[in-house]
Amino acid sequence: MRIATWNVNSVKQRLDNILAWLAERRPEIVCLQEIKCVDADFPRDAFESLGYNVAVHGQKAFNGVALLSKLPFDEVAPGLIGDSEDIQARFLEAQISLRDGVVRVVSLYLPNGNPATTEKYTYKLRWMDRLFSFSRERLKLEEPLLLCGDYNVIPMPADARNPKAWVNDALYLPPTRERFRALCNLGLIDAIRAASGDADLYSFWDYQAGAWAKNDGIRIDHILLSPQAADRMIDAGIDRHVRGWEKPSDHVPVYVDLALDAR
DNA sequence: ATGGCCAATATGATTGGA
Repeated sequence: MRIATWNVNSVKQRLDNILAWLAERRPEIVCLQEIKCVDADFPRDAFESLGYNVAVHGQKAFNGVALLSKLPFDEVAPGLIGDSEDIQARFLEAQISLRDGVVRVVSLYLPNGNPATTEKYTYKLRWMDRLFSFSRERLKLEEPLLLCGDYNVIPMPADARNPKAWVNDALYLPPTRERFRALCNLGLIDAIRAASGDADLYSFWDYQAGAWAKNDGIRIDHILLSPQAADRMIDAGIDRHVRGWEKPSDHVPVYVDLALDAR
């Protein structure tokens, strides 16, 4: 079973690219971020006609996450625990039944947090603390769990072509990386790092300054696996070639293949 | 010179992204 995540930077602008990539990779489950539309404007029909079930947690203009699944959803729940005042659409959780048990998948869009001297950064850090609490609870279920999305976190120097350029950035500051490590230390496994020791494993290249041409990338889109999922991992990878397509997102898809049987 | 872009919005300038 292939499960993927992709920050598409507007689902409407990216529909042709998304359909081309789905035909190429044929994932069973897809987590989308930055759909940048309300639920009613999501191009649901385009995905349903390919056999996907669709779940959307959108909002006007910014943010917005979604899930596509060839298997039906048992349950879908928008929103991250821990702040009932938070109205930003950044989190969507689903449970899906398999032949033997379930798989639980989250599509998440962690706040950017820049500039780091503002309340945007404190919101990011609080959001990470909430994600930690959520994960600690869900791990108690001892199920295959995948936390997939745009984390806006560069975990290590090796995850940036030019780490020195990011030292004052909300994606890389010590409190950000400390929280990402704390999350992993609950027992979650970074699928890409578990699958490959290659250098240059990036998932984002800025539109500006010729970043793609210079391979000036960062790895900020992650799939974290519970032990029950990691034990079933076959492979994981990053579809960097998609960044070279016409009218690309600034992020590319990240995927994992798990030995989990459909019903 | 440390910049160069892209998407959405009661839109032609501003905001947000990373």
